[in-house]
Amino acid sequence: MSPPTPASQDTRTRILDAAARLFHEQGFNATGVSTILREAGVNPGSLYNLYPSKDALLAAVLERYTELLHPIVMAPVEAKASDPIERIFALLQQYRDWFSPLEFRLGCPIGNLALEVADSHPEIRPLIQQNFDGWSGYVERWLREAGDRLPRSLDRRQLASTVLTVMEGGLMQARSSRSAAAYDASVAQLRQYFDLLLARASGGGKHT
Amino acid sequence: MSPPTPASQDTRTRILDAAARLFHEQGFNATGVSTILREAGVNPGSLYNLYPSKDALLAAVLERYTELLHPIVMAPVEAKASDPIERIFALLQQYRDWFSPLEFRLGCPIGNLALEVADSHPEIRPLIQQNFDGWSGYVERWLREAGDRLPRSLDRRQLASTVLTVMEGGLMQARSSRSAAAYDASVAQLRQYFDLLLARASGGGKHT
Amino acid sequence: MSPPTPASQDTRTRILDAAARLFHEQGFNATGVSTILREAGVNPGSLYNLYPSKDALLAAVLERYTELLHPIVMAPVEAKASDPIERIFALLQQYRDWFSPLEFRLGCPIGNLALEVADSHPEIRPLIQQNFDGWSGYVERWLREAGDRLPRSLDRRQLASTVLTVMEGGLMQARSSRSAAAYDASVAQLRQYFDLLLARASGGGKHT
Amino acid sequence: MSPPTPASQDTRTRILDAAARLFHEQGFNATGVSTILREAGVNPGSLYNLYPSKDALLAAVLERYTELLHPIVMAPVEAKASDPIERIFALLQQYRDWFSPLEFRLGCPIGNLALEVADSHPEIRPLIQQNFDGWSGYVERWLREAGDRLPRSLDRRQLASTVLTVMEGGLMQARSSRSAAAYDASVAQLRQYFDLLLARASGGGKHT
DNA sequence: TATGAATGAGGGTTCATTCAT
DNA sequence: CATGAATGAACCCTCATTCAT
Repeated sequence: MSPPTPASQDTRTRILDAAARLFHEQGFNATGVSTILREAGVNPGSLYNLYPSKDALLAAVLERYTELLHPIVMAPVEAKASDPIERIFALLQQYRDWFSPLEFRLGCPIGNLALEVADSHPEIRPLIQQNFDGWSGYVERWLREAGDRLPRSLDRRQLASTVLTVMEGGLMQARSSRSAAAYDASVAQLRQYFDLLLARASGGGKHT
Repeated sequence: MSPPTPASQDTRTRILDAAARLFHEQGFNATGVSTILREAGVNPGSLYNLYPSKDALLAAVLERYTELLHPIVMAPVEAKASDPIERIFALLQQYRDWFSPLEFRLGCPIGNLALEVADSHPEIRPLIQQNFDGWSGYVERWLREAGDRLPRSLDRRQLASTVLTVMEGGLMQARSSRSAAAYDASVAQLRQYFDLLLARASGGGKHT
Repeated sequence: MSPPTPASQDTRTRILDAAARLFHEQGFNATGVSTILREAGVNPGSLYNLYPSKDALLAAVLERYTELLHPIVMAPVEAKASDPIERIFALLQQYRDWFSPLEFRLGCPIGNLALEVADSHPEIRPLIQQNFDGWSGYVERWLREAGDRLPRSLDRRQLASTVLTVMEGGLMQARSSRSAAAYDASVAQLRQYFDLLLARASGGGKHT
Repeated sequence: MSPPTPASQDTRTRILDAAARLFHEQGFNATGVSTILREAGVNPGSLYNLYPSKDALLAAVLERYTELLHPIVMAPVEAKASDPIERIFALLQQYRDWFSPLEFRLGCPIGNLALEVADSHPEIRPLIQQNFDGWSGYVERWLREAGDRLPRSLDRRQLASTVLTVMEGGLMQARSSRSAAAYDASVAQLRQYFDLLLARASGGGKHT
């Protein structure tokens, strides 16, 4: 029996890797198909056999990001920290560790695409949303795991979304300044917010 | 009375208006110079008389955003709310009011460009930074005006940067979902943070 | 029987033919790429698949001239005259025969390019030099074949270069006057010089 | 009485100087009008007041070269050498002295234009011809002054034209090789020709 | 007369994609 | 399935020239 992954598997992977990398580094519009082909070592015909258009390739890249969300992004965080709230800050720290060596020249690959193509590519929007939902879904689950350590009245989903906001908004400013300062600032404020929430939940929890 | 504007003022304005609008609507790379020319009703030579390149035009657009920051963005907010902390939320509300009618199809014009060109256009980065600094500068000033209502130990500058983070990160998610929910969520969490900060400052202000 | 030429051979040839003809007729700078495309019946993309730039196309044209030097220029001369010295004048006559029907509207395609682009295109200069060297190389070989008919002390290489000088300088003046007179004049003087050289070699050939 | 040279005289001179220099350095087609304007420090309107077109400016440049032929080219030669035949080689030496320091990057300004525009600009051709005629006219006069030192049967006009041929053809090859060798070669052969002619005239002058 | 913005055709080149081999 | 030449619209920009001020 022949393996379920024919020769085109490699081609497909090389294309996806090259496209993901280039879209991340240069953006979608600034990346020419010919560049992807060159970097992937593939011919136009091959690419268009697998993906009917540059847009379809973008969709595949975003689906791949969804698949990689756990193994690449979340698993390391869960391995590093067991406390659910610490996982949140471990996640934010992980992005800092990824991009700080590059002086924040790159941003979040999903966030970049969100701003660049969400408008012009209606079919792509749901895939971006899927990534964002997956990401904040992990955070929301951790928040729920924190249980009573956080105020009962706290909207976990709102807060999870805010954690994503902090990551994306912080990274955007970090890229503009080529410095960690703004990212660190937003994370620090988020930490302070958590501290206040934790204090309020554990303390008398008087008013509210 | 003849106008004090030289002959090229109109052309310059028409170009800047069209370019700003199109860069906002479509992004920088997705906007062809020919589209700008058509919408501005201008010939290629005229544009290149005034701006030596598309990149220079982008720079001019960003400088214009800096000039418009106060009259368009901040003045209405300062007129609407006098309380410095309320001004922050009036500012965030103003963005909601602007983009909600468009179902959040557009994002922050500066933020979009930050993610699209910060990397590829080194000469543009400072101009984006200038806009971000100006924006959070207003917020920081308001926070200082709040004086003792906020904890003395609070880093006003960090928090100001976080307000920008909330706006940009919230708007990014709003665009992806074409809904206000994520934006509102982040703003609501920020409000809760402020409430806790205000309570802590007014309360005994015990530790730190 | 399928032809041994790959699919692009025809296109390549059509482009080269059109480019060579137009560069000859109009000069390099005065020839638009679009004109080449139209005359070759080819699309821009096709051209730029084969040649990365207009300059690269110019290089290819000059390499083609090098290849054609023998079959087009020298072989007919060698067929027409067997005496080495007569070959030189047959060569000069051949240029007269080529350009006289056009009233000397065109000049030497290499010479034209030499003066137009030698300065601005450093990578092209060697290719022009290669053509000149090839051309005068044939003449030099003929002069060597003439053996003792020419003075031993005569620098064959210098004289070969001078034959090229006569052709180029004569053609330049012929173009300016639209008449063969100046070309014929230079060739006639060259003939007289040869006559004197031949006489001197056969005669006493004493001094020098 | 106001002087006969109004303010535009300077403008006119600055334009002509800049145009002549740039046409010489870059060629006619490769020189943009805007470059001439910049280098001359002049506005488009001013230039087009004085010269109705780029072509007209070229014509003016060539007329200026005609005017300058004696003061710049021939007078120094006549001052340096009094023997008519030596004047010819002094003239050829002068070109060597001019262009050798530039490594023969530039060629004869007239010759360059002859090959570039003789074909496309019918109204320019006579002006080039005028320059060539003037140039070889001086040489022809010198040859006549040489009187009996040269064979009576020698066609002075033909030989004068050949001297120009040597200069132009030699300079063309010098530019291509960026070396004086080919120029020197042609001049050396011309010298040898003259030596033979002189010997023949002084000798018995028997046959022919 | 001087100024420099305006004109608009055309410059060389790249794009995403198709298709014959 | 792979190949890479072919397609042609669109890219950003420069050209020589005009004209309102």
